[in-house]
Amino acid sequence: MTASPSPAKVPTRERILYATAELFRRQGYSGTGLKQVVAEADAPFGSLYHHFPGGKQELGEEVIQMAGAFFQALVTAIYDEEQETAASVRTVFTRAAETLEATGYEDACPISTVALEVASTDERLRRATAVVFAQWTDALTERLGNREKALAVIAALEGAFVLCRASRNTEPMLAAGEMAARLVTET
Amino acid sequence: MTASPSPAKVPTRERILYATAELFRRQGYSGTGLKQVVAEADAPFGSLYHHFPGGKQELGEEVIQMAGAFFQALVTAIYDEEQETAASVRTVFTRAAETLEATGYEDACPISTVALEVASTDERLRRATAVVFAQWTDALTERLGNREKALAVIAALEGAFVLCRASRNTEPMLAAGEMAARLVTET
DNA sequence: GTCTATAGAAGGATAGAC
DNA sequence: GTCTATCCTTCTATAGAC
Repeated sequence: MTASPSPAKVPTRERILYATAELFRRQGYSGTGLKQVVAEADAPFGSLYHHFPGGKQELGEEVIQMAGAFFQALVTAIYDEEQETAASVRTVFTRAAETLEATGYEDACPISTVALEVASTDERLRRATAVVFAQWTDALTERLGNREKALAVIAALEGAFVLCRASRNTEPMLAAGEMAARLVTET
Repeated sequence: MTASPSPAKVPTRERILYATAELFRRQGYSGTGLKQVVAEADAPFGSLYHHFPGGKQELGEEVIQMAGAFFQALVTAIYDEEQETAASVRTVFTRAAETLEATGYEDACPISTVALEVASTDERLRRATAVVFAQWTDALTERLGNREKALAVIAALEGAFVLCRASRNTEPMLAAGEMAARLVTET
């Protein structure tokens, strides 16, 4: 196996999805224009409507689903590599804090931003965000054996993202992680 | 004192501020157009730029400050009417859940939505949201006597708003409130 | 499937009469 | 301070050549 001199070309459709996800988490749904998307994805404008005939809404829905699955896998991997649940919860929060700091507080989960924007304005996208959160909740409930705690931990994580991005400081994420870990330890 | 037949006229400037706050929490910053603002405020378009020469950014900054002060007063009032801190924390979350349900999950705090949208795109507005969160944190730290807990409680509250609005269900808010109350009770 | 051009509406902002 | 008209840009979306 040699390093490929000309890397396998990423399909246009995927380039558009990744570029949109990237822009959504920095600018949100309304703040991201489709012309900006195709420029970032280095794709012609017509390709967007070829691959996503439903336009911005269909593209947004797929991005929400893709990002939701991606972050679930990320978190699940951490839960699986740690032995103890309290430790794994803490690790999720500290990793999030590290990522925020390393990326200039830009590389945050795109779901929350879009979820708040569309909750009262676009029923189809609202449902898509609801499904993602429900999947996260179910996965964590299984691991913690308690649905109420799972909901609280996810809420703390998402809320901490908001506070950290606004203040450009990881303190809220670490504080929320400490609380979440303690909560999980309790009987 | 008789009921006033012709109610005291609300100044144009304030009507614009209230209308903007209302639209921000439903549609966010990018999703709200200035033409829509003046239509909702029943004000002529020129008045907006007369009262807010800095345009959308200046208007947004004032709305963030106004909404921040309003919600701080709301929460502070609850903390003052209850005797015990754990009970007051729980009351804040249950009241939030009631309000969400009563308003069709629309009447949520506008700060988070705007905060996530502008965190990486508008430094002036980002700072405005950071100041609001810092004020909330300071006020709650004073009452709980612990900054780390205060941050975690606020994160849980904001994150629960996201989950509730997405799922159109108050369960996350009640679960987060339960956890926050327990956290406050701990030594 | 790729790409260009453009339609038609809405965006923020400004000028200037009143 | 109030209000109308308008400028220029950007938006989503479509048509149609290649």
